Amino acid sequence: MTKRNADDKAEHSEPLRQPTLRHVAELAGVSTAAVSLALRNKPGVSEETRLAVLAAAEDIGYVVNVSARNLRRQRNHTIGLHLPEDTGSLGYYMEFTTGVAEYASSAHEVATLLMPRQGGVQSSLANVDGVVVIDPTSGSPAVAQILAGSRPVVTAERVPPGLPEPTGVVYVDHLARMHDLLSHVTERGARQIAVLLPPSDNSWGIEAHQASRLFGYTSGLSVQLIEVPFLSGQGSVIDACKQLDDGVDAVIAVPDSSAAAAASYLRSRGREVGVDVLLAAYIDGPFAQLLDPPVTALDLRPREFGAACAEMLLGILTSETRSPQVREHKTEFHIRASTTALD
Amino acid sequence: MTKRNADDKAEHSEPLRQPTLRHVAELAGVSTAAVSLALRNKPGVSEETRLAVLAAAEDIGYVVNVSARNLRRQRNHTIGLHLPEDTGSLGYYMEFTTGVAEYASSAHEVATLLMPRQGGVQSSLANVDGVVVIDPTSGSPAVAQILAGSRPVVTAERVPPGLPEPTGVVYVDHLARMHDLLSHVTERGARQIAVLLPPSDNSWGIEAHQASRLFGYTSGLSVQLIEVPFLSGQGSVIDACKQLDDGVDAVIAVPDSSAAAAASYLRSRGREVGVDVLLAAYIDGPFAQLLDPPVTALDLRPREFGAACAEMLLGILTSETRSPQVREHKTEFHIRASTTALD
DNA sequence: TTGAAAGCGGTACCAG
DNA sequence: CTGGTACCGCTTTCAA
Repeated sequence: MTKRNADDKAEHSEPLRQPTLRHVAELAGVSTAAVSLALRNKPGVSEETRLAVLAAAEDIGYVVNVSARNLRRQRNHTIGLHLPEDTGSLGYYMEFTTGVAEYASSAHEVATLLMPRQGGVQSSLANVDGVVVIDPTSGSPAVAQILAGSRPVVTAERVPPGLPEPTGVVYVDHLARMHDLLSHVTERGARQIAVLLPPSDNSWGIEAHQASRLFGYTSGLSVQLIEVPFLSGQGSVIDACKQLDDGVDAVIAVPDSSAAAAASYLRSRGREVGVDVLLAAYIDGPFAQLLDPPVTALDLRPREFGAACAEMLLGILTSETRSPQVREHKTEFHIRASTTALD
Repeated sequence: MTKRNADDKAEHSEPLRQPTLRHVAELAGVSTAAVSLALRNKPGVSEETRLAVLAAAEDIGYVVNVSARNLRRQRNHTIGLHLPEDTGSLGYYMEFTTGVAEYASSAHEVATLLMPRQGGVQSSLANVDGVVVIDPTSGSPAVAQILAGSRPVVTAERVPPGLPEPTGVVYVDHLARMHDLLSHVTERGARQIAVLLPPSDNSWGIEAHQASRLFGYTSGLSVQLIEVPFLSGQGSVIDACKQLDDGVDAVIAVPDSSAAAAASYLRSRGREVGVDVLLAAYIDGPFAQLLDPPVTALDLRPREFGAACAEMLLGILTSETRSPQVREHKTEFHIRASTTALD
């Protein structure tokens, strides 16, 4: 009986061993160097060798050990994704996440790592090649650390004032989009508009506020601003709705799911959405589509948004240049029954 | 001017170099071995050395290179997370994902990697220590590959028949929960119940079907089963609602967001939810909470669910044993105005 | 085109 | 407790 000198910390179960380059090399009867080149379709090996290697690799089910590859190549082949803490807009973030992960994985064989939001970010930061940050919030220490770090960062939405600039930005023109929504309900006859707004600790919120205020000035119409605490799904949204003036004839619900609360509130006041009061949502999704009547909404196309961010980040990583980049993400506007003309 | 012999493939930008163990060792005046031990709080170094090392590491901002560590330790310190393809229940999956990632990162310093759902899974599979699969679907090739692989797998929800068994399962007792919901509306006076059901290609759907049918048999009440195609957020949910019998006095909406469609439909038929028809949702969330009236729902506590899965997987990975584990995840039941007694 | 060998950054042995 | 060293698997250079 051999005395196993295993680690007592119970840190190991059976070590996970996979076939290595060496195994493929032996089987194919060539050197490991040749195998490495052949598997990556690089020149420097004869066609004959390449085929033999491919066959051997297939045969024993070889897959590259990314830790070894990353170590040797001085590159992590991994991008980080930072999501905000708040509990609103979860579906939106899930779509965005999917967009990032799918683009990275399929277009560049790059993995996507979720950055921790609680503890320190330094360790994760050191082990990714770059980071995508969605909706950077001015109050978040993690976001500040990521932006201050040495890795390229692409943000979805602009970085609010007071934080370091990111390497790249993909943004939605919220000033213009809010204007679109406000103009739309005005065209349909609204004269007294209320806007349910997210907190202004991120660019989206800031611009939504600005656009609403500006529209009030320039149009001469009454625009009531109501800030909804971001912990949506709670009574807070419903409470916010209680501030709605009774004379309001259009409501723009900016935070995700606030449209549902607004619809409920309006109905409880005896108003009929789409008939004597208009309702539009800023974030499209099941909420806007399944309410009765269906709610006019802006489709931010979160999955494509995520893919666009990943694309920009990977572009920055594979190019020698790290010059700042900025790109607008296009949205779609879905007009539905909730903004049928006022009677 | 030195002739740079860089890789022409434009694969490299500036290599990302971090301070290494060696740098810390030099600064602290000890061997790299000592540094390694000291940083991990392992015995084998004097307290004096440990402090010197910690100070030096802090000083130059040393963080371990996980690729190097993983290579040497034969362990990836990474778990994979597989999410279903469908577009429903996005908020639920986002919460679950957060639960997994937070537990793994804070409790074990293990990273969470999103498994690709499109291309091959083999390469990702080889580079994680284990995988969490949520809502394993019988039709998914990726799920089949993951389960057939050599890595431990913990599934959230049981694996449907026909697929290999996972190493561990954390499940919700959907038979019992559906029975709870059905009993609840019956107690409140319902006699003709309709159930909007998800597709039965996963255990949740299968059990929801079974429980509904069983309840019909044993209670003697009329239970109408309506399957909703899973691409929710589309007209499909609304179409499904059109199948509702006019005599129905209670609706159980199982797929996420189908409660909204049901509420809209019922209202359009002149029914008043909570008064002349009861409505309960299977998945709690903003939808159930913000509808008017608020909808009775089962809170699956997705974040804790994710954490529980990560906990089980990490437990399996750190123990020598790989005996199958099964554990129930507890849910909460929120009774709201939508199931106030029928008049 | 080929094979041998160095080394990426840690970890875990070993002898001192 | 300490320092020296082999080695994890892969990539890249170098010499043949």
